[in-house]
Amino acid sequence: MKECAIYQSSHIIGKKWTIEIMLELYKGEKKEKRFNELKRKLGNITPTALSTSLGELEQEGLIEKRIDTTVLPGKSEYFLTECGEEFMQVIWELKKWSAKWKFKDMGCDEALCRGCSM
Amino acid sequence: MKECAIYQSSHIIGKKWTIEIMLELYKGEKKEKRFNELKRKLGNITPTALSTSLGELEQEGLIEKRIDTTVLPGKSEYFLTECGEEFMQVIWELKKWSAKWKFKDMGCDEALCRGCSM
DNA sequence: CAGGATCCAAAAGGATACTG
DNA sequence: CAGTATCCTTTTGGATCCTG
Repeated sequence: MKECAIYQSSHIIGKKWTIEIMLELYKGEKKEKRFNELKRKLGNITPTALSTSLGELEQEGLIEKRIDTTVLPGKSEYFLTECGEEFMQVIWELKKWSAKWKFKDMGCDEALCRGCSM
Repeated sequence: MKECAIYQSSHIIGKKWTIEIMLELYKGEKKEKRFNELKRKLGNITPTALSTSLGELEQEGLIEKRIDTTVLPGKSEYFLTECGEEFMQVIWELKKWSAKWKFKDMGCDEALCRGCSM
């Protein structure tokens, strides 16, 4: 049972900051986001926590980092990979379930999307 | 963002034992499973861990416990609620994603279902 | 049989300060 | 700007033993 595909991935979604970072990277027109931009948006995440989490997500292949070394100080940019984009399906499914069972089908703007504009 | 439905539920799926217990309860004809039956199937889970996890899942409404007090020692039985059954959709979605991106679409019997007979 | 109590080791999470 | 390094507190997980 432990060799089943699901055990390779279940730890990702439950990890602290994973969902928030993924949602943040998913949002908006501009796909690339900067380190401090994410930090600001995520409220009071410490740089350590953000750095760690971004590193893990990169390891898992969900996001990618691109560093522009032609400028100083070097700009780093993070964005979802295709793998990461498809991972959002899992998040939506969880969200759907949550809205139904935890919020009793309040409706999207009341429950699904309240405050996170999605 | 923190008020969004998804944050009420993301911790559940990532928790240790959640997926394994849910899969175990989902399997087979007989829906009700006993404490020691689960313990056996889950390998070397300690009674403490199993008890804790079952308690949390019950709190979340995913499973239910029924105790038959007419016999001694009292038989306890666990089974998925409707809410729990629907939660499986999230697990399948995660599994699908994992099979595709972590196992490169090996196919169900090779990746999705290897060892867990699902 | 179905757990509860206790104790311990390990890991996660956070605060603060510092650097190329 | 984009992180590291260090330290500390809290949480989690597991082992072992006990009981109605």
